[in-house]
Amino acid sequence: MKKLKRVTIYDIAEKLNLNPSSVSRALNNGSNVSLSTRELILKTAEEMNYKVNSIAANLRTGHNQTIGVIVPRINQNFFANVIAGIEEVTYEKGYNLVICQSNESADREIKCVNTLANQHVSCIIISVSADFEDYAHLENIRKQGISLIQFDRVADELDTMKVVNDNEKVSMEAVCHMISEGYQRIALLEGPQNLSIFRQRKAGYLAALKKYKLPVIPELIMENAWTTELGAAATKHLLALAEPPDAIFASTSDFSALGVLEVADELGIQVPQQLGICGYSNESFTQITNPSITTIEQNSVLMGKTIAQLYFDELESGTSVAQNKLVNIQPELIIRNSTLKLSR
Amino acid sequence: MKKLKRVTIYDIAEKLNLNPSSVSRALNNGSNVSLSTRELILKTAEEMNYKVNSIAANLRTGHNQTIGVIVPRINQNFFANVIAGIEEVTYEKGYNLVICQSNESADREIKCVNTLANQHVSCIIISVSADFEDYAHLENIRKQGISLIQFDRVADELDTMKVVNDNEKVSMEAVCHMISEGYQRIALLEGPQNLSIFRQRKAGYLAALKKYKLPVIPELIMENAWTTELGAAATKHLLALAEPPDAIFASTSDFSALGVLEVADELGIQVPQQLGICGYSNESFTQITNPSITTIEQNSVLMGKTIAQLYFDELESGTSVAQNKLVNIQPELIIRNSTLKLSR
DNA sequence: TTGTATGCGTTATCAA
DNA sequence: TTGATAACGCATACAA
Repeated sequence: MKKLKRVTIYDIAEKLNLNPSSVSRALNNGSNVSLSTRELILKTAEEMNYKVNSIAANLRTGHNQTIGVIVPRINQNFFANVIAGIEEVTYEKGYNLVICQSNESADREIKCVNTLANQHVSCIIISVSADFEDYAHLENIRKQGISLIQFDRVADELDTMKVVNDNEKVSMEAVCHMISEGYQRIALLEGPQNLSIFRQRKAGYLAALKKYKLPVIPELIMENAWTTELGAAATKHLLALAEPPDAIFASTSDFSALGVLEVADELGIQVPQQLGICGYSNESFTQITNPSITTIEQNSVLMGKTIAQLYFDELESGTSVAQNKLVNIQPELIIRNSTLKLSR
Repeated sequence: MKKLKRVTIYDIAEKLNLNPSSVSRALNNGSNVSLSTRELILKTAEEMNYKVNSIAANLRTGHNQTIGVIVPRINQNFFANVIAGIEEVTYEKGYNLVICQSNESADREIKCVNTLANQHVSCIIISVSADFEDYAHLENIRKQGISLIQFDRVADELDTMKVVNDNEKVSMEAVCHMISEGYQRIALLEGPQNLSIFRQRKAGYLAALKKYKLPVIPELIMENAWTTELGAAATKHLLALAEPPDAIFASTSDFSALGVLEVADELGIQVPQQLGICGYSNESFTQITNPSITTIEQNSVLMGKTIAQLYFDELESGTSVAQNKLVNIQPELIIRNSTLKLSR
């Protein structure tokens, strides 16, 4: 169908009775070519509507100004923000971004990694899927000379650059805040423990209890309350206990915190007076619920910028600096009404 | 730094005392190669950890299984959803997605178009930037044999495939709904009128007034109320009028509708009894505000899928079918409490 | 400053 | 069924 013949440096050379190599030189660095011919070449290239064929150039030079990004879902606030941050930096550097969704599926993640490897991208930035045990596909990447940067959900055992939130510290801060507001029996909605981010959030929760010498009560720790619905279900269960919690830290997400709030409303339980709630991620809706929800801002755009910057730093430093390097992006506790028991 | 020599079909051929072309055949379609040697080749390729070099393959075949996407911002709900939809389809087809942000800047949009053109992507999917008058950069694309699909914010004058919401129809529906709930003086928060989506929404508003023979009152039509803050400012102005509106259609976004709601709260104005509010986009927060906000669901993921499907349809039909083709994705009016004057 | 020649890794055409 | 070879468009080392 589309057999349009594109303009090449050959065509330009022919038209000007020059050599393709001169055209190439003029178009690129401009070195070793007289000013007059250079201008002539540039002008004719423009006139003939010439566009470089980056594919050919990449094949020749062996490197590809492209970075691959693999995330579970593109249309999730946090990931969309990280990608936007990455893009901001890569754009400045003239790099392109190839985006893939793993859809939380191991199979798909492997396929994504492979296509990116085939494309010979110079770097793969990835937040791993939830259901993973074996990271051979990622080990393999490095053998092919492709940089690898993990973020957010990282596989600790892999020796790569990592950019993460300091989940533990901020989680501890959040729970300490709740304790200092007078909450005594704080429940935890936790995420899949094979992901380090959720292990860290739990660790922060435990550290806070320890600091204040509060007992760890296993029945107050609920697994896998990701969504609004699961958060609601967990809350119903918790509030039906003989000794129900007086606060809930929804460490999985603001969506599950929303589920908590909805159930509290349903049961006529006063928030924050009878039940404190803290979420995670600072979704836009947390500031307009009633009461507004205390949560954690992950600084996701900044995280994206940092990730990209890390790659270019490594690249420009010339040598494979610190393969195993951990960068912490400091998240912030955003205190809102849902945990302000004292002040109300 | 990274001078890893990658395994090529040459290496495989050498090892097996075969010819590179046989290896290529075995690896690709498998035609014209005996089963035994084919299996041998596949096995050794696996063992040697061979990965195709898609760059070389693309250069040779002349086509690139890559689609470029340009949006104003990646981290905006609507666009993130459209991209997710596109990705779902392109992934199935084995195509890659290169993503760029124009950041609402004309300059940047042109640069994005150019890099994608240089990469010889087979298709560019774009939602144009707000501040545009001249579309030469897009005209140019087609001259290079690259398909062009516009979505959402489209340049009418360009003869391309377009996928849009039926903004006018649903806007009319929304305003009719408000009128039938008893609102009489309905204000409009409108977006930049050089973008057709905003012209259409306004047209829907005007059509509804006309249908019910209500007068068009210029002082009730406010320009450029994009954000929560601008929506709030416009609302303050409107409510301070001698004859203030009894409803506001925030056709720009739910964020501006949120601004309206906040000001109403501030001034102690009852929603929906004294003031009706309708937003646009069905952001997740609209269902949990108090009252919940009537809005319009744009079916953005479906839109993304449709766009990608359109490209592959054109591709597979073999011939450049309908260059100028308009597909309407039906948005839906979501009626919530903020406009239910009668029922309350 | 310019031209010549070669190769990047593949696929496609032709011959064996 | 297999092998030899050219070509995709460009960049670069080297020669002129």
